[in-house]
Amino acid sequence: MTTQTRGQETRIKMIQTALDLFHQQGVNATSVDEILEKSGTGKSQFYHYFKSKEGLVHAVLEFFYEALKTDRLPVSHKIESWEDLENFFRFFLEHQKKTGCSRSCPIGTIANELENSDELIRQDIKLIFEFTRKALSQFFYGLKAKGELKASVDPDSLADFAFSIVQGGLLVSKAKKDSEPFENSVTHAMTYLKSLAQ
Amino acid sequence: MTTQTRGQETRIKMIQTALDLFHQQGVNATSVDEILEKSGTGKSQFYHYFKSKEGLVHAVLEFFYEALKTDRLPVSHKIESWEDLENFFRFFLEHQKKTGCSRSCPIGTIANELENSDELIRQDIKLIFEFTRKALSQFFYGLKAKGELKASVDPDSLADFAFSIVQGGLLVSKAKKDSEPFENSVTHAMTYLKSLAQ
Amino acid sequence: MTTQTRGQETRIKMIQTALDLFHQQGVNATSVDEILEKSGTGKSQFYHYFKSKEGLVHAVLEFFYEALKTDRLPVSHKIESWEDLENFFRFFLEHQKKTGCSRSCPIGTIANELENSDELIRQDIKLIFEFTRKALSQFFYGLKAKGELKASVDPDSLADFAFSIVQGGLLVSKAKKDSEPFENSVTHAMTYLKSLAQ
Amino acid sequence: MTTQTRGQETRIKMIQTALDLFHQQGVNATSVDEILEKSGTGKSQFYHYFKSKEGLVHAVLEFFYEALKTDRLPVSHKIESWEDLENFFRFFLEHQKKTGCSRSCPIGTIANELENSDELIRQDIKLIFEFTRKALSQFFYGLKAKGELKASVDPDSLADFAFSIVQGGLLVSKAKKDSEPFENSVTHAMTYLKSLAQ
DNA sequence: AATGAATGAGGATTCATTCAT
DNA sequence: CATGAATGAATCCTCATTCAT
Repeated sequence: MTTQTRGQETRIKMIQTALDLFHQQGVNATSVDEILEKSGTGKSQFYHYFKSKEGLVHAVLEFFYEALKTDRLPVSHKIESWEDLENFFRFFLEHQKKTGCSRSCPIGTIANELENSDELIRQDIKLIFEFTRKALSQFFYGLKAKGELKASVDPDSLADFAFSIVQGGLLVSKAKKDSEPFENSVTHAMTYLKSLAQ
Repeated sequence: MTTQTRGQETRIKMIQTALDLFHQQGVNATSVDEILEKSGTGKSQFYHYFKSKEGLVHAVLEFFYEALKTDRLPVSHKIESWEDLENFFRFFLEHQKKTGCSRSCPIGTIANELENSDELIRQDIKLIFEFTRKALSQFFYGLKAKGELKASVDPDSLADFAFSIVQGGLLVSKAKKDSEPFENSVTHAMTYLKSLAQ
Repeated sequence: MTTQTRGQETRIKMIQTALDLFHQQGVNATSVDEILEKSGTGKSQFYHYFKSKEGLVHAVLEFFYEALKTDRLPVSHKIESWEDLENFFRFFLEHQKKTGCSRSCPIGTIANELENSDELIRQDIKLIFEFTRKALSQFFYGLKAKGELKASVDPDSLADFAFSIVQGGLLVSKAKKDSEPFENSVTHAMTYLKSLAQ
Repeated sequence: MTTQTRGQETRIKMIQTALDLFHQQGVNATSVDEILEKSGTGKSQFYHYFKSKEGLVHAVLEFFYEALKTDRLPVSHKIESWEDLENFFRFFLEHQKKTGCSRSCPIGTIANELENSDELIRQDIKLIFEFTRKALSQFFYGLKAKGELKASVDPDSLADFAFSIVQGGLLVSKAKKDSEPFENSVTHAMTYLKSLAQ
């Protein structure tokens, strides 16, 4: 194995460790030292690969975005049928149930800590949020094209609606450590969306 | 003015300052020193009134809950008509527009930083979330009692749905610095809810 | 009850609480706040009765000295027979056994923290140490007067010897949480002292 | 010089500075900042080398133990003759005279501040105390083997006795700023011990 | 590319003490 | 005699980052 490859592995390990810790406890509550320790990397490896902590956050989001685009995330963003949509919602719901509602959306968590000034990070987050929103809107556009959606509704706005339900549901279920509110939200959202079919 | 009154004023000033800073940048990103400086209080007054930073977070949530219960918050939680419900949603939406989507829900922000172990804080947050949920569910229960809601729907689950939309909408609008997704979500939510009336 | 009496009671409660805490954890490790809390007295009562923390240490030692002089301490300093001497040693030994060797001499503990500059406190400690030393030396002087002690030995130096054994034994038993070294020391000391009788 | 070597030097400098300050004024009265300042090391080097202040105390005791085991302490623990024993006692006595009785035993000082809960530190102290006790008891065992000690006496208990005299003598001489009580104690102790020879 | 020592500002918290009522 | 608010220096400790090898 080449030196460079080994280097990349170190880098990726740090990113994955950071992503997990950020998801768990947020960016501010996670110190560089903690990431280093959990990833088993030495102190200054960090500043070899990232120019700062913010640089790492950027790299983490970039890494996540890449995984999202190449469909390497546990939840499929290929939504082509009502069943796919249902599965999309249910994935998050089941995940919360399995993990005892201990976390919310990894990206939403980072977004929450966003300060008004972090434009760079915001762009990364927007990219990710947009990707998911697009995955949803494309499904509704598709329906519309096939004449299976009421003519009056805007596919993009439906995607916003669905995405808000996911983000809100994840946050509330984490806060309450109870998946029921999320489940109820998803159920109503699906009922509504299906009511727009024709 | 008595000593005690002055003390309480100092305490409340610290709480309000903290609430604002927590809302703006989160709990972890807000240092005790910053709160002290902005509230114009001396260094160790803090530990005279609160036993720790976590104690302050608790006091802040308690303060918020008290304001909520006594209807001293800018958004009315007396929801007795469809118009009230619309206003409830619109309040958050308008607020985001006015403030350039620079923040999300103050309580949601704190909830997002919650670690699995912060049981005390979680209880405070649950109390607040439950209060709002109840304000919503009571409206739906009222409708049902009057026979103005489809018999099959559960008022509590509708409250969960509405609440998720608000939390999700606030978070997404902050992340994107764009109120449109929130607006779309609210519009669809209202459309759905009204469709359940009879 | 007069106001003054009540005041004195408050003062004494603080002193006794302080003595116990100093004994347990030393002067430096005991904060004024801790004393106040455990004695149930308000914040500024303290500075009403004592001009500073050092002033309290002084008062504590004074209080202890008074108790010592008036024979109100659990260990009798009236040493008039070999049996009394044995009992004197055994008292400390039994005390260590009963309390699991959790502390050493209360005054020795304070003496240990003494800095070179604390002349005031040192005088208080010397007074107490001298009192005990005198109680011991008087016994030996008495023996000598009765012709029951070898003529060559100096009663004062015997008192120093006996006192060192107590202080050393208490310290070592606390450090090791084991009373055996103390017991052995006492046994040898008694054997030696008795060997000087005639 | 390698980075690691430099690091070790810094670490040892901190330990030695701390040992001296602890000896002088105790652990609680010595702040981390003071150690840093006197050892000329930067603020956070401390936590690079020790995980906490307690960690430093542990390191100091470990360092002392190592010096003790390798005979790098000013007082020889090789006790093979009555003269060696006399010198052992006299070393401490002379030291007190030279230094104006300004301190007591460095380890005893730390032991005195020990709280019931500091099990880790207690273990370190026990190791050191045991080492010295063993140095003493081995001399008495040796005598016994050569038939130069009364058959009835237990060498271990003699070591306890001798060690108590040292600890007690050091503490009392510091408290009184007077070496005489210590001298008297040592003289009697030696007289007693020699009386057991045959 | 990698190591770990060094930096120094800033974190939360506690301290002894004083002031106003 | 009593209350508790106020002070600010000092405590231990963690942080993100840089430097020397």
